[in-house]
Amino acid sequence: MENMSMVLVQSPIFRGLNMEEINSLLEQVNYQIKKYSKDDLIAMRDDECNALLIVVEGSVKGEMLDLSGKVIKIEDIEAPRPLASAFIFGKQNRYPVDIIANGDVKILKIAKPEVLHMFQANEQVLKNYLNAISNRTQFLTRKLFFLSFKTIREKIAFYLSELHKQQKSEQLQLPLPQREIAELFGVARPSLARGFAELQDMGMIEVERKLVVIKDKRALLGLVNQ
Amino acid sequence: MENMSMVLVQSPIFRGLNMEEINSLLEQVNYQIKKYSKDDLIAMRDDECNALLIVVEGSVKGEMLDLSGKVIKIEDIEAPRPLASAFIFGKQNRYPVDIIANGDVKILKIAKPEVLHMFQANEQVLKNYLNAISNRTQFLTRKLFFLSFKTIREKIAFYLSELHKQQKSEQLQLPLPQREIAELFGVARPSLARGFAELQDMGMIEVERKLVVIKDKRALLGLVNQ
DNA sequence: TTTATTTTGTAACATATGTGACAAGTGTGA
DNA sequence: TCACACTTGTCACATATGTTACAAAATAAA
Repeated sequence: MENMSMVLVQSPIFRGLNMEEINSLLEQVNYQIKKYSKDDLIAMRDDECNALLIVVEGSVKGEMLDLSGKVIKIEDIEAPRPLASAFIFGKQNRYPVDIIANGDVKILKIAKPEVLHMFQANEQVLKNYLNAISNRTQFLTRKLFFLSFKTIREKIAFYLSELHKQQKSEQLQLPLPQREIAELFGVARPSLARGFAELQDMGMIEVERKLVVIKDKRALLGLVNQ
Repeated sequence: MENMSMVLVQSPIFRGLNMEEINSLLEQVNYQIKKYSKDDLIAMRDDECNALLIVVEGSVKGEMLDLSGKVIKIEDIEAPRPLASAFIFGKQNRYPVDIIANGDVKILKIAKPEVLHMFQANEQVLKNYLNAISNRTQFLTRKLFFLSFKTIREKIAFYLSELHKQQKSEQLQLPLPQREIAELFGVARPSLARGFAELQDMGMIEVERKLVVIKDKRALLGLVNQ
């Protein structure tokens, strides 16, 4: 038990609370601890989702969305993260995906009315939850924005412009190998390489392995903004 | 003033409250009413977003996401809907888009700490907000799910399977002309027609203008589930 | 009915991307 | 040092989709 609040301190939902506060909160609400073994089905796609689930031990996998929008891909959710937080509320509160245990897993389950009670009892928990779900929305919005770029060249231009903001230099260091960037983009690796080569031919960038130099920032950004 | 609570009764955020309750809530918090004229810029992309904005009169436009993932398209937000609710909280609370007045507009502005105060004061408002933001997430998740279908045939298969759920028949009536479906999918209209023709050649469906008959449901759903 | 407009089917062709393969370059550990 | 694995650049070819165009069918308007 004390063990659990130790884990929950790390959870996005309970961030900023100390162990005492967490314990006192948990005393006020009804909750369950559920145990699963490897490959157990924790929740099925289209199951109703009436409770907040937080992985307190082990990890689970569910299909989630990667940057390329491939939904089939699996995302691991490890302790102490919450599951599908956006789907407790909302009209159609059903899981969008299957959730499966990666190994031995313990899950903290708090029913929806109890969650609301927690929100009223502790503003920090409410704030944390709002942050979590808002971040998710922003994440999805960004994914969709990214997917709105139709061609590989546009995707590269956007990606480089983001790197440019971060690294504040015309000389960009690619943080990932092409293979992973291609996966991120949801395109084939040789196609990505071709895209880089084309942008180079157009005089917008110069590429040398992981080093990319922006030669014509205006033209590059032009690709992104339309 | 009483006028405003009359409008707000209709707002997703204040749904389920009567005018008295709304007025009493508004007395407890600080808020502002801001007025704008046609084409005024209400919020700029990347502006910080520290307040809940609710359109109480008129309508505004902002770029939002359509089913095809095209972000450039404009969505109108009319009274009494809230603006960019997901972006008040979250790490990077900046507007994802420009927001522009369509005409004379009045906007109710409640600062973030005041919003939290409202949530604590009235559980219904909190529930409403959670619902609104959760619905948004689900909307985006569905969009992304749709975009995860790479080929036009897969998109059609998914679209038809949704229609099949709704219409509960093997004989489907397309509710939109091809042109609009193509726009929805983000593909060219002749390409969509070709997609239908290919599915017909494969023996999965039979198409006759707006009437689509499912001939091989198993195969059709097979396209969707992988 | 006649006329105009929209919708649909289809074609030829251009372009973008995927696929599979291979070689050269780079880094790592034995 | 060598051997191995990984990364990158590049190619030829297949496939998917966009573009443009046109005609037939359906629908709406006169």
